[in-house]
Amino acid sequence: MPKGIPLTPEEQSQRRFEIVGIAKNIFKEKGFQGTAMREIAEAVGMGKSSLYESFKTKDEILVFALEEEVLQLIEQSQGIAGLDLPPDIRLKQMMQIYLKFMQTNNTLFLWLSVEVHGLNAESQKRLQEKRYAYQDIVRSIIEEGISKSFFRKVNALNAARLLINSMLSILYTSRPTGSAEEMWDEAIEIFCNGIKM
Amino acid sequence: MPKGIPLTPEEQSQRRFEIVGIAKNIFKEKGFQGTAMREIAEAVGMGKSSLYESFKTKDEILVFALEEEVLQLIEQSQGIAGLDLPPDIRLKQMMQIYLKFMQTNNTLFLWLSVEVHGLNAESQKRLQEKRYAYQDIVRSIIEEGISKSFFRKVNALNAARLLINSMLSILYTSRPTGSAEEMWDEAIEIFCNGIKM
Amino acid sequence: MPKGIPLTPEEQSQRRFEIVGIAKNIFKEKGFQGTAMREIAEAVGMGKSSLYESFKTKDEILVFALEEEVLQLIEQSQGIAGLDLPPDIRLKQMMQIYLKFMQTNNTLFLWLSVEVHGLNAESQKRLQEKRYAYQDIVRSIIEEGISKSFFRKVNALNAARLLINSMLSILYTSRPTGSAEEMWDEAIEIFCNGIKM
Amino acid sequence: MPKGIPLTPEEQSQRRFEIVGIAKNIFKEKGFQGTAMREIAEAVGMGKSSLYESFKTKDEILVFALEEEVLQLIEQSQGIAGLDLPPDIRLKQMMQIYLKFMQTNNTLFLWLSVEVHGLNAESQKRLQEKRYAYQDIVRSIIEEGISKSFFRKVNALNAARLLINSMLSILYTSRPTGSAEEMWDEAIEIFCNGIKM
DNA sequence: AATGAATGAGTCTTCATTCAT
DNA sequence: GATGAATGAAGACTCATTCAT
Repeated sequence: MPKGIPLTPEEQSQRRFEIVGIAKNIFKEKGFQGTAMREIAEAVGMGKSSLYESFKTKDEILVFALEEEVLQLIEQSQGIAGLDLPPDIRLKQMMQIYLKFMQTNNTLFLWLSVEVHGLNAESQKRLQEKRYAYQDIVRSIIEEGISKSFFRKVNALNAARLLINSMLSILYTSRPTGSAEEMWDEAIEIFCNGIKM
Repeated sequence: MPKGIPLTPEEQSQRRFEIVGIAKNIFKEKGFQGTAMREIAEAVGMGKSSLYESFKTKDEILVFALEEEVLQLIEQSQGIAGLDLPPDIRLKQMMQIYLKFMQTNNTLFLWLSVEVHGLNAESQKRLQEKRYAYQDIVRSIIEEGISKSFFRKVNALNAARLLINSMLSILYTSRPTGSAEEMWDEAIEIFCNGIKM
Repeated sequence: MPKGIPLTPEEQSQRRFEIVGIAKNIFKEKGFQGTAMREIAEAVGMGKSSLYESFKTKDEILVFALEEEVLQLIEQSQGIAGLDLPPDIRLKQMMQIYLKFMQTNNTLFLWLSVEVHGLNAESQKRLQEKRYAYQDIVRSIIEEGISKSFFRKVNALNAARLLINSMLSILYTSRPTGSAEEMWDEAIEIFCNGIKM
Repeated sequence: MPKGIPLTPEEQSQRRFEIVGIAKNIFKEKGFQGTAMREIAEAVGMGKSSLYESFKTKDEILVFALEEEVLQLIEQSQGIAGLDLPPDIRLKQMMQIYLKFMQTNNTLFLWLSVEVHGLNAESQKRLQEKRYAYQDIVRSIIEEGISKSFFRKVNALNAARLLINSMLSILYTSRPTGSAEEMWDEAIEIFCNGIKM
């Protein structure tokens, strides 16, 4: 609000989070394309063009929003990865976290898959890196399981992707066969059974 | 092209396919929202407004495109479902077909599950029905396998969705671990192993 | 319907009436601008471009429709003008006819006043002539009344226009104070009283 | 013109008047439907989309234009209604004002009664209220005249409408019988004579 | 003679972004 | 630093009219 006083980097950063936090909610409701900068500005309570101080572009807001989510997911997942538990248990816990994230952000990730094509190459690349990072955490558990002869020798990355995508079938169905937890339970069970030694 | 002669239903239909065939390619590249009617018209080689003779609405083009694909998929899948082969073999063949379809239509299918938001309710319902129909074919095989004690007792619909979605992980990865066939092979193997008796 | 056989002038004329008869009804409902040539063609049961055989332009249909109505009105009014009755009685009868015409064509005439501005000069002129012709009939009665000392010496054309326009207030009100007949009764009474000797 | 400074309500209002002032002239020439937003923008000297800052909709421009006029008319008429003069004199003065307004706004007022069809219900209602308000002022004078035995016992609202509409005949004739004032003089005289005791 | 396919110009409206204050 | 006014480019869709059969 004060004019003429430069924002410290911390303030800048904080503001980005503030904006993104609000923008995410609007995106969830209306989709990325369906959300106007004006709406975001109003919701945040600042001028339209001040947004451009924090984000050079509308795209950047989406990218940042998604990154933020994925980073949190990665952080939590890394915590689980480091626990002293059998690989299959860690996998299950990890997927529980994952499911919770997806449920929270529900449509946000859905929109991502749609609108990502319209983003510029650089943004796409940044998001991809995060996605890879997450996949790699899951992969590392599977690899560990393989090396400890918990799991059969499968391609760990391929399996990780398989597992991650399996969760989607639980989230986006309009014809559920039970609670998300029940479906999740069965899905993970099939997967683990499938790669079990 | 002839001017005052009514198009026969066949010609009408043929033209719809022609338009959709071209539109699909543009959609794949730019997304549905990112594609302007003008672009489609130009690509097809007709006037903007002539499109509207064949499709009352932009939405209709997408719906038709998706329906067309899914209907073909359903048809071919039903053929396989009726074969006299063990359930797991039929499942594998079915997924092979599915994968081929996905490869041909690339991002288009992704939208089936996704860009569909934003279409009017009726279009959504029509597409959903097709999706259900396809899921049900896969489900029926799994159910059959369960009743013949090939497979464990799992929720067949849940498992079917799981399997179908697993294929996505093969298609949309930008970090493949082998040829699509190799990834597919492993995915289906994990799944079948996972539900095997 | 038969192809290649020239239409006789009578047939041509008859078709114009047929088209206009139907078009008028659509105009009444949707206004002139709101009516598409396609609609008219469909309602008449002929091809869009065949309309252009009978009317070179959409405008012409409106002009013809209005002319037709006014000509009928003129004809009937002339009949009354020639009767052997006191001028005020004839005036009253004439206005009764007028009111009936307006009621029948309701919005048609209303639209005229609006859309007439978009018509080309020639069409406007043609309609104007008819309007003048009608005004002159009413005027002649008033003049006669003046010369026979039924009425005071007023400008007859001015008075005629006044009377004619008075009827509008009855037709287009959304806050009627009684039946159209009652309002008409009072209006004409005020007018006649106003010009009475 | 200054870029980042919010327009004060006064400026906002002033701009609306500026736009409407120009738009009215174009409307008069080409009609409402016949006028494109682009034309208005160009005439005002601003970008097409800037219009939408002042008016959310094309309709709103027309409604505002009409309301503005009628409100002024009402205000001035109320002034006259409150004068200490015989009812017929006030009626005459009121009609003089009315005529002047009509002359200034020419076809615009015609639309008030007419082009209004096609506007959304709410706009129609707003305009109708204003029209009623004006009619009621005229009516109240007539009622007063009746109660003071200046006028015969007629339906005051009906008579008011009659009088108001009579003025139209003066304005929209293309075959005048004298100056507007002369025609007006005769019209009002006939009317007053018509309802005189 | 009859017709419908074809179309280009035009409609209102939206929005990310810039820029002058 | 902050802001909102300004805007051009775009988007889906409509329609009177023409023209080749």
